[in-house]
Amino acid sequence: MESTPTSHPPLNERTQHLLRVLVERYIRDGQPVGSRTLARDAGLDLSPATVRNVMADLEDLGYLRSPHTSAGRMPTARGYRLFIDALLNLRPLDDREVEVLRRRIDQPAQSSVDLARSVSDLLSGVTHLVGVVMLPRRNAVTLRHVEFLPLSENRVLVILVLNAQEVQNRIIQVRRPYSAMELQQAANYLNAEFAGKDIQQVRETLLKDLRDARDSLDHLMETVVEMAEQTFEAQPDGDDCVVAGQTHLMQYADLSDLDKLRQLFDVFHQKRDLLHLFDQCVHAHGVQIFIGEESGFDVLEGCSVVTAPYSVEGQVLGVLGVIGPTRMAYDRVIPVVDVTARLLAAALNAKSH
Amino acid sequence: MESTPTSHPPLNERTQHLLRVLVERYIRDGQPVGSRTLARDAGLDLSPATVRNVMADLEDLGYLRSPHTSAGRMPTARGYRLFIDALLNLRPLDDREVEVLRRRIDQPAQSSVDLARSVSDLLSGVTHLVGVVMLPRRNAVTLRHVEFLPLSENRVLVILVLNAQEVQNRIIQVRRPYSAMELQQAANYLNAEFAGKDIQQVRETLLKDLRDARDSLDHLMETVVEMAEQTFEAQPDGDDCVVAGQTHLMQYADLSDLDKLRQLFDVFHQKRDLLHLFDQCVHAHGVQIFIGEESGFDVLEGCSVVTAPYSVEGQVLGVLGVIGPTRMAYDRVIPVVDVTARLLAAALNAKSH
DNA sequence: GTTAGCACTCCCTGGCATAGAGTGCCAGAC
DNA sequence: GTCTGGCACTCTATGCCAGGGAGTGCTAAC
Repeated sequence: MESTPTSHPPLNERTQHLLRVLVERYIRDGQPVGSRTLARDAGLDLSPATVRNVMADLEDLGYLRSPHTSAGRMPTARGYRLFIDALLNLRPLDDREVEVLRRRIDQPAQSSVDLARSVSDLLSGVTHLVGVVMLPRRNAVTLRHVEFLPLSENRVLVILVLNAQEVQNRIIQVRRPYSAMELQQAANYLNAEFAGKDIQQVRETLLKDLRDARDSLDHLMETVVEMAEQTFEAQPDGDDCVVAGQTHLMQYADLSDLDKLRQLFDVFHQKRDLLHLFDQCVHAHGVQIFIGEESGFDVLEGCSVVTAPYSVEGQVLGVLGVIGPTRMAYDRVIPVVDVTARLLAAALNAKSH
Repeated sequence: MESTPTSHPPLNERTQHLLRVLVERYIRDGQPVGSRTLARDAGLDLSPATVRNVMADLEDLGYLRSPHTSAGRMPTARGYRLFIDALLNLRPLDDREVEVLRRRIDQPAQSSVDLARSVSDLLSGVTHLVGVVMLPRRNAVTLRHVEFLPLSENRVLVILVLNAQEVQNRIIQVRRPYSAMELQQAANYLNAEFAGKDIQQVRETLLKDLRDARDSLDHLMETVVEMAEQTFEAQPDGDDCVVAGQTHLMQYADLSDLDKLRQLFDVFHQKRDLLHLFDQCVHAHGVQIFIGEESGFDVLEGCSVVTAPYSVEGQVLGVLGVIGPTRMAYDRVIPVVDVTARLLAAALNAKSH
């Protein structure tokens, strides 16, 4: 687990304990916690007055705040930070629970998008939060096979098999009609020459070399060039972030402001900002947590984001995580996100062999 | 435009006019309309007292209701029904607007799901309501081309090209490893024999005939059978309903009840109920409207559904529409849904030739 | 048939008092 | 020095009540 470094002055044992209990309590029922309640919950045989003094100190240090004078106290972002970094007792999943997750993740999927969808569904289902899976970044893609099928006069269906199991279809418009035979030959040529190569490389090599030699091309090669140009065009990455379970957010009274909620939903819909946020977590070494404004998005005020990258053979493929109210059950959510990332990595690893 | 037949006693001209103005007003600002306001709006030089009498009659007839004694009146479902069936002045789209829609719809799409997604986005964008597009029902599917690619030991990628432009990928597990050559031959055989046939037929013919003759099969045919069995298995229809713009619902104060909203979102997410509802509209002859409870779903209380089927060459392919608060701007929404259905039909028609 | 007038109902708002929860601080106990 | 009980204080939430506003229904007159 990795966290934004934040300096915390040393707190004595008792103060830490009280902070922990307060945060736990607040996470449980969302109400500001008063000194009497905390004194009872803490199990320390302290009077409310004593607890009040401690709470006042914690407020001075910026860990707690009061919505108004005569209310109890609740954690600030800084308070959550300390809680998570130093006070949290994780409740790791037991074997049975891991097994359930593994089964769901190991189910065969048609494409990485399907897989991502299924995993984000899983995340949101288990945590009752919003699940997010960012898809493998497509920077190292190996061409496995290419196929052309004539659809009509000048429309050709291109089928690309990439990496272990990713299939892409795309329809391209061509300048003149090609026969099935011509297309077949072009595909054969491309497969023979470039299968197993990195697609970025293919794009460069092929287009440069062949374009330069365009004058001297024979018929086959002309076909190859026209096809390849469009086939290996840099592709817009498209929808590479899958979100699930957004409705869960509606349960939390903290976010009951309709307008705020709408803005959140819009963020999930656009995905652009979300991608940016998750991008930052690609190189984290494990679970990473943003609390409220820490993420840098005003919209996410009152929300926390828990992410973990998943990687195969040391190469980070993507990031997954959940988003929910700041007072989420970190002790469960963190293990779930962590384990899910590992299981997804394992599943992808198995498939690539 | 077609509507559930509802018997309406004849109303005199003036009463109808007042009802219309009242509904229009209520649609505009969502507040119960009082006699004074209505008298002013109607432009009939009537006193509020007279209007009150008319309103009382309309209430007796079940067209209006009052949230409480001293509030104005608002339309009941029955009131909306009459309004839509007999009083509504449609505001048809002008050519420029139609052209904008056409451009969006005619954009090339990779698959029918993509197209549906784009169209429901369009619907929701234009109307500020929730857009829904039900996909073509997959009862008449023509096999165009099939292709097998070996992925690993015993996993084979199947690519099916169906109809004009639909491509399906699927990975199947096979009993023993097949060489690229074997798969190629099997595909060649299937394409030669079955391309252009209905897939349902293919399934039946092929599996029955060949299974019966299993004993006497040569090597090629064994391959064909194993491949075909899994390839042409009856497929789960999957996600055949696309919803967009759900967040729009949050703007309407009528639906500001968080819990109600959540239920609605759940309906959109599950889609099952939605499919059922839209299914009922397949054989309507144009725009069809469900007001509030008319749809038969309690969740849709307070919501109206406006649908239209779209068809190619007389065959209904699917249904599209919008869902929003009962007080939606029917005069605009109905033409939009109608035109969109026609444009989508036209687009599909063009592509199939 | 239409209208003015009037009594009536209901909602909404603001003011006010009260009860409850919680704090801060101080003085005294350990 | 640390902890605690006590106490005054603050702020919220609730209920109650009165007044204003919007709108209705009814009746009697035009």
